[in-house]
Amino acid sequence: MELRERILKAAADVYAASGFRGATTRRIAEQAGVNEVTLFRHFGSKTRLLQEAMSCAGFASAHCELPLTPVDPRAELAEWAGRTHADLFAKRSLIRTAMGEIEERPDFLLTEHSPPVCAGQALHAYLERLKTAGLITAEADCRAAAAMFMGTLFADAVTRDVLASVFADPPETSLKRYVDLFVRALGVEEPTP
Amino acid sequence: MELRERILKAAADVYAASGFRGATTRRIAEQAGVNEVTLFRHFGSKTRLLQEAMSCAGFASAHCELPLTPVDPRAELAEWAGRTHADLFAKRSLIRTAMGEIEERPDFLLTEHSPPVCAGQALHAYLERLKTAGLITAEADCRAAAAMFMGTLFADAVTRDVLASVFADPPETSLKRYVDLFVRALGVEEPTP
DNA sequence: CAATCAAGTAAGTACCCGCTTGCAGTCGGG
DNA sequence: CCCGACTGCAAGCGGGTACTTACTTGATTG
Repeated sequence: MELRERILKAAADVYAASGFRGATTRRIAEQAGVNEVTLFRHFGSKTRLLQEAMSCAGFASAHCELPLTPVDPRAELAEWAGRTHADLFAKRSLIRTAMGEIEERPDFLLTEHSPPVCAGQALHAYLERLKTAGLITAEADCRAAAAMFMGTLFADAVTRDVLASVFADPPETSLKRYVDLFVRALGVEEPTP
Repeated sequence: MELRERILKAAADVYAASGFRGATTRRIAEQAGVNEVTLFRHFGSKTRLLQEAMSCAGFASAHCELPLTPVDPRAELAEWAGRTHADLFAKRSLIRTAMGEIEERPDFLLTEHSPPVCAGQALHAYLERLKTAGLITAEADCRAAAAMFMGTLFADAVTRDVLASVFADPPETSLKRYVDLFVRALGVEEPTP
């Protein structure tokens, strides 16, 4: 059972690095340390191998929960943003490659269950809870706010390592400032300590 | 002189649709309506053709200016956001494909002069002007704010057409709400009408 | 009119691709 | 002990790739 997982991991890695066309069966086999023929005996074709690799390795949803009963929006958002950003950043190569090929191979990725989408939904639901709890201003549009903050985290995680000039600050500093701005945009009432 | 531009345009289109490996010289020639040999006579190799195509077609900087002497931040930001988003959205295929291959071919794209980076720099400079003019709160970090708003526009433009469930509102509506949130995050003093 | 030059055409080279086949080794279980 | 399942190995198939060569065509220009 270990060999099969090694192949899937290798397939996902090679795909993330080089895309569908660049992920040749020879390279995947070499990366996994197995013979090329073994790939076809296990998965039938390159397409099915990569499909299975994508659904298993990394493109499934992640730990993106936010408190059901909000107490301290700033702290909760900061903690969630840190987790979400770290998750996206770890998967940045796969996300970038998949995004680049989504038009050519739309059936290949289940975008609706991808990490950014799931995280965005969790954030949207949390913001609605904040609004009904009266913890943020009634003027804010929760859907747009979720798209905005999610877009911020997404763009940061996916471009930070290739746009050194843009992201001079370390991630923690940037995230803290994003949260500061976002909290002000939402009109959060700070809890009295 | 028309033929050369037709080839470059075709090369950029095929690249945007299918990436470097998918942009075969046969497909580019067919798309341009010329013979395959003509490509090599004009550009020497596929790599040089695509390099030239990228530096010319679309990946150069765009019209991203913001007023030098700010008067009405909300209106100016809204107008700029509309232009910037439209530009990014028009180039979304190219941007996605280029981003997906940036690790594999880092020298291929001049990311530092790409449209999102230029727009972000323009926004950052404008926010600094707003702060020195006292039109926004002194608490806001201009660099982080620029990254945040730019990330919002970028993520929206690049994922809107492939994540239908996330972006239910039309672009104009979303953009207006992004600006509303951003203006509140900056603590903009609204000009009295 | 003759010379030139850009473009098309046809064929071919050497290589890489996904995928298949046949065979040899190797292991655990009846 | 032998059987069957699994893996590695070597070779090969048809097709696509970037790129080259040699020759033809047609318009421009001196």
